[in-house]
Amino acid sequence: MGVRARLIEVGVDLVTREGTQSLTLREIARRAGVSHGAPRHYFPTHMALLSAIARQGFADLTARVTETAGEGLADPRARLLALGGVYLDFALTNPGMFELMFRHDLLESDHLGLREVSLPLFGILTDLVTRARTRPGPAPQVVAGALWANLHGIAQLWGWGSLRLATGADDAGPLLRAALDAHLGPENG
Amino acid sequence: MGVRARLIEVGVDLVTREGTQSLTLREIARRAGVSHGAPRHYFPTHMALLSAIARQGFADLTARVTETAGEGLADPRARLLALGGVYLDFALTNPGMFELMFRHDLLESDHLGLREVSLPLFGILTDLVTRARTRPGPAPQVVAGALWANLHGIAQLWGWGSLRLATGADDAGPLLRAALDAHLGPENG
DNA sequence: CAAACCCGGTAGACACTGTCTACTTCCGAT
DNA sequence: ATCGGAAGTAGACAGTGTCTACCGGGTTTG
Repeated sequence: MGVRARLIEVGVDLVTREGTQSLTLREIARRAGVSHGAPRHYFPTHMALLSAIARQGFADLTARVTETAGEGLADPRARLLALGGVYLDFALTNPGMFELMFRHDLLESDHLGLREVSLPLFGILTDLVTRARTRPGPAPQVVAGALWANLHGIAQLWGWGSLRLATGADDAGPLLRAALDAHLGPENG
Repeated sequence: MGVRARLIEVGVDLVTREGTQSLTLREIARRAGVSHGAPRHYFPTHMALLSAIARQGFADLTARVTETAGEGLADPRARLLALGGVYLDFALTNPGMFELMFRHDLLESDHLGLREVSLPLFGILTDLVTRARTRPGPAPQVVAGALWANLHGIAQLWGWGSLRLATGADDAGPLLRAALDAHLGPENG
């Protein structure tokens, strides 16, 4: 395996195990077994390396979500529930990677997992929402955007501890179901 | 004004103007006109100073929200719309402060804007939700939690650019309205 | 009244960071 | 066979957070 690939791999490993704090250029280089100057031959700057690591995270999340969204022929609502579960699970079991992925101060502003990852994911979401909702409402893109934001907010605030404290629940399931019911309409419409 | 207060003030100014990156201990000390060792007499560590600055941000947000939520006798739904607008406006016009407030890696884990700020805010939100919703549903705490998460997610993702790109809208108003309608039920219930 | 003490602050050392700049080494093309 | 550039090393540089030694004055204490 080339040095470039190993740098990314080490970074992914490091951020999932020890969080964003540990992602210093020199530490990644050390663990990859190269000098601190070597990464510069593959990534012009520290941010570029972090962006590559985050991109790997986006690819991982995308893979899990598309896999979940595409499997079987279950009704769209069930798929959305599974998709939301995957999103939350990713955020809560890999908090370091999740944080990195949305830390725009660490990432190149045009790196962007955005066009290559967010938009496809958003397309899947929009499609499922269109088919799953049981009452009329705003444009599907708006509903899908609001729902995605809801998922993301739950992941963020739950990881932060606020929601556990405020709602008294001990997992985020009820919040996820409440969000889906809210944005899609009653279950048996 | 004492040195301690000036350090916090300078920090608030700096983060709102130049973002979290600029909040180094030494830079804050420089702008406050003291040596880099001085802050240590008031804050045992850099994180403690940042926590104090974030606390100021929470106080500011709380003040705006409670002011908005309490004014006049308009119906609860209108207040919630105004409250959401304040939250989004705060996040989008002070992105640096908003980011700092939710960067748990920079803040002491028990600093916590949590008990002193989030919970009161959450109480207000729960109360308004209880009175504003037009259909039955989960416990008010759960609805309020999901709605707060939705607000927070919209603020986060909008600031990140994803939602503007995905929904095609050019402000977050439609998303806010969609979230409120979703969690509270149809407007004229 | 003098002496001890601590509070608020300075200045410098230390290890660490990201970036930059030589300096090697080595392989492939002319 | 030679040249050139890619890949990697090593060191310098400014900047960071923390730690320690030091200093000046009040206040308390003997």
